[in-house]
Amino acid sequence: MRPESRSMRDSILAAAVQLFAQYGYHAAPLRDIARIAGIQAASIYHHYPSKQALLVEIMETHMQRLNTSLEYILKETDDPLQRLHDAIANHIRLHTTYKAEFFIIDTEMRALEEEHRPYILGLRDKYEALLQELLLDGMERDVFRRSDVKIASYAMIAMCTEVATWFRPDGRLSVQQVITIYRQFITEGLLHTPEVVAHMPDGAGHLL
Amino acid sequence: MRPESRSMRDSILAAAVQLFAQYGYHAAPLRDIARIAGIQAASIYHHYPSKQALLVEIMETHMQRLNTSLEYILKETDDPLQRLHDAIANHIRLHTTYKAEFFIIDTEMRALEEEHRPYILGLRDKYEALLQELLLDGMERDVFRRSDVKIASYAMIAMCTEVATWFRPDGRLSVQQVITIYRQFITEGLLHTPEVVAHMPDGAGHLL
DNA sequence: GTCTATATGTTGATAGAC
DNA sequence: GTCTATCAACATATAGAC
Repeated sequence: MRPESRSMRDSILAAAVQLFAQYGYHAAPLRDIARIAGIQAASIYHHYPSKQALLVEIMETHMQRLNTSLEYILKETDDPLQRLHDAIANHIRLHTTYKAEFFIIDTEMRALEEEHRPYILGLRDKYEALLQELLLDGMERDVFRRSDVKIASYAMIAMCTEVATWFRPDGRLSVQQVITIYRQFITEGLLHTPEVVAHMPDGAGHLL
Repeated sequence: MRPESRSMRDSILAAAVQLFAQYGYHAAPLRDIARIAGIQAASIYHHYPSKQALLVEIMETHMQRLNTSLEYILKETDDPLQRLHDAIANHIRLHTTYKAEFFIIDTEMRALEEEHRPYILGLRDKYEALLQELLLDGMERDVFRRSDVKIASYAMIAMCTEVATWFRPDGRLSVQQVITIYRQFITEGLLHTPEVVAHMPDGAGHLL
């Protein structure tokens, strides 16, 4: 593919990302996507067969990016806590770097036509399975508390994904600060750790 | 308002809830909403001034329901941990009871026209402020670990809200079980708490 | 590769009879 | 309060010139 056509293909996709994230898939007219890309609406069909194809490509690319990176972490690292730390950092880094793309994945699943939904849902299920593998391994090796693996994975994914909704690069916290705060929340929770409380005159009764 | 008209008004709203949740606001045609309610599309305009009015009423009603219930908890309870437990249970109970309505609130904010968005966003901000008040009070009284209050509230809301996405009344877990699991995850995190492990002969992980 | 022109269908909303 | 009939606008997608 020649450079010029590749560049226009990317411009169209970038415009779609912007408008799908801003207004939603159905509320984003092809004409507006074309206008931002600098061409006429009809010209989009030289690069993509349909509006739906834009949505599928956005979701596919970034779900695969997420899966590939988590697979790499599981392959390269053995220690459960290190794996968890890396997985949290990886999830939040990708969701802040590709904020709009992951916001679309998070909110426009319903806009997928029946033909493509199973494939994209499969990629999402794959990510959940990888994270559940990480959590289960950590529980079996007594690093993590034994609890419901599915719920734990849902909770982690939900809280780390939502960062894409509110994070601003010029905001109060850096990506690294957000990662550090989420890591502590996920591993230790909101309460003081028991030994700290237990060493106090009273208050141990609040533990369980 | 007479019973018959009130009933049709409710039927229309119920149909809108179903289709907005299933297909999204923009992808749900008024004609389909009317068909489910058992009337013609034009007849909807006797009960509601616009499609947008349906969305606003759904969001307003349930955000107020959420706020009122959390305000009641803060008024009636003083102990920070009890307040947190009650807030988690309340959030999850409402999000499973009014699953479709809260799913709409969570995914269709972008579909609000400029005229109504500030009001609904204000209700959402109010809920966040109430939860942050609960968390800050608990930190100042040394029941909760001192951490970033805003992030903690975002994380809690995100994970408890997403229950509305996957929960099934006939699924593996009851609402009460889900509440119990989320409470432990939020208060204690994923890691073993050293103290508990130390005091138990073996298998502290078998607590549940 | 991009354009203009247009096909084809659907949408939210209105008018006015009953 | 509900209907039928219809409007005006907008959507995605296609045809064919350049």
